[in-house]
Amino acid sequence: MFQDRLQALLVPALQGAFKQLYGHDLDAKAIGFQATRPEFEGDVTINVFPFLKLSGKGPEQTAQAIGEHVQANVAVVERFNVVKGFLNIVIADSYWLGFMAEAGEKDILGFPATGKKVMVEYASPNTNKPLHLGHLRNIFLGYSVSRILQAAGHEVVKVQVINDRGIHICKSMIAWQKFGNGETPASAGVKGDKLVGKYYVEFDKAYKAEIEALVMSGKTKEEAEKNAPILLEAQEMLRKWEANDTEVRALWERMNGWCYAGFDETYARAGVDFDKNYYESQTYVLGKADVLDGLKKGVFYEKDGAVWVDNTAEGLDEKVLLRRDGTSVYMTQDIGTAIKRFEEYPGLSKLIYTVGNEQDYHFKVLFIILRKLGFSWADELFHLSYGMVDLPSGKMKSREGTVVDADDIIDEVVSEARRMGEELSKLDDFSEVEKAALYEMIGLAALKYFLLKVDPKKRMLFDPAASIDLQGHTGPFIQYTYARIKSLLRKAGESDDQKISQSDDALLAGALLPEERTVIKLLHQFPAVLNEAATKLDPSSLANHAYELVKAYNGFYQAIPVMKEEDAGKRAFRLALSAAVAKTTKKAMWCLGIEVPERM
RNA sequence: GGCCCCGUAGUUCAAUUGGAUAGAAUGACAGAUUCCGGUUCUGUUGGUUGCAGGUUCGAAUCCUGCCGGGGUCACCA
Repeated sequence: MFQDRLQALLVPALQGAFKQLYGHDLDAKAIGFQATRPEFEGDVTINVFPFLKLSGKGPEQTAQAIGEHVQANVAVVERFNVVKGFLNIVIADSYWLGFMAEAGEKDILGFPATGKKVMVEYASPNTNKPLHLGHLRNIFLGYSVSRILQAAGHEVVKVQVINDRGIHICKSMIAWQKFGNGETPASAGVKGDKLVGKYYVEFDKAYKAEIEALVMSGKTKEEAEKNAPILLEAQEMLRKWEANDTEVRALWERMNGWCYAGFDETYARAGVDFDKNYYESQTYVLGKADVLDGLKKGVFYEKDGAVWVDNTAEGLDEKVLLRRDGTSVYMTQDIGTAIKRFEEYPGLSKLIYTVGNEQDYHFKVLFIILRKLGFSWADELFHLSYGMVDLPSGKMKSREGTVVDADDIIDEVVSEARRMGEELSKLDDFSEVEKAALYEMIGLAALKYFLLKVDPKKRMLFDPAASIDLQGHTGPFIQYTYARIKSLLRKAGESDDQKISQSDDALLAGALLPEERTVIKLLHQFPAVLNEAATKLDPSSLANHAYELVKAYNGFYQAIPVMKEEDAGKRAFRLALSAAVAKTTKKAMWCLGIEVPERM
């Protein structure tokens, strides 16, 4: 359990108090801290209900006794009140000021290196279709989790698996051969992935037309679907590919190359990258030996000439791992790829798969199999499962042309950011290039924040209109607050490394204002929030905290003068507070893969 | 049908993992600027947490059963 610096102070004190009062040891984990609700006085609240069995007293009595004890013995405990079983503790200003002083002196946002290496897999596209909105959720989520783990002190290896082989690629290839007339991305003036995707659609059209013709000529639908000439050609092409046919391989490499160039463009624009790519054309041969090894060890069994695993004891089913003809299935290569990764990266302590929740079952089975094969790291595998992105019109379906293209949606949010920006026109001294970069930053912030603020596990609704909002609970709102603070600091002529010193008499003389306290408490919470995000592999809590912080800051900013404050000590303190909010906000947004502008 | 996930203000999402009177945003309406950035702030409005039981000091959260939505159940990937 993560303890922030205040809890680290209070836990031993509470344990000591309990021991003295009731003669029992209190388990640190049983002490539930929560931020005091705004309607009560206090900063932290301790729920004493879990202690009642040990104290043998009623809730109020127990809370009162503990409260009195800690107030008398712990310096930072100023006073307390008891409401039912809730002990609300008021922490002294000196503690919060001390925290701010520490924040000015050292990097409280940085976590010490853990020495652990974590691999995060995300993106994982097919090379026959361009990226769409669902990929964007995947990409932003995977990238953000990588950043969060990095911020938490881990070494992170970002990888993607590219599904570059199989019948679907051959469909695009056949269609291009038949209808392409030698068209290239350059000649057509489109991104490579779009061109390849276009021929995948062309294939489908031609295929359907052929089926219809066959049905007209008296074939059953089923026969027609199996025997349409263009499908047979694609299957033949796959066989040639597997036989290493030079011509087919050359075409395959050429068209995949187009696709990669297109993906890279989108990745660069989305601000994500990878340390290593895995290609299924290489990994699909993996795993076979491992399965045969498992068969020898009796982990798997043979039936009808195929190799099976029996997971009925785990409440799952039986599953084929090698076909009767000895060839692999999807599961086989995933087994092999996982093993290969741990070989390639010695000391890897965790492997995270960012893959949609429609594959929950697949990963459950995969992890069980690897455990059965006896790999010590099998317990460190994690399926970062996320829900589908729905549209207001319903589910995205490629067949019905309702998929939202990744590049299109990015274009849309960026041009909306431009429209809003020009309307306000505060950037007259910006060059066109600077403006373009800024609108790109704002548009992407809107999109990323929109997709990341929701609990990844949950299916979510993508409302295009709401995703380009710049107000309310959005990325641009956070960016705006950041830019505003930076403007304030520029005017004050101070760096963002504002420092305050605890010994500053002027500070300690005056009590903290409630708005200041609220902001400080949120800053104080940040390391715990980051830690939680890293543990749960969930950026949404961090996204929400960043919003709460800037919202609280805006409240402070509105109500309390900073530059206008005449007392130099107070002014310095408020500038330092502002600087700390900027720094923390920037870090939080960095963890989400979102940039913040100095001006906007 | 078996298994898995989800049902929370009109809408989109939260809820410190079993804690106090379930909170934000958005929408609508009403306000605030001798001010450091009004892309701001304050307020009003809005809930039988799908339904019914159960567990206990306490349930949106855990258990059971219904209802509704989605996913998944190939010798496909």
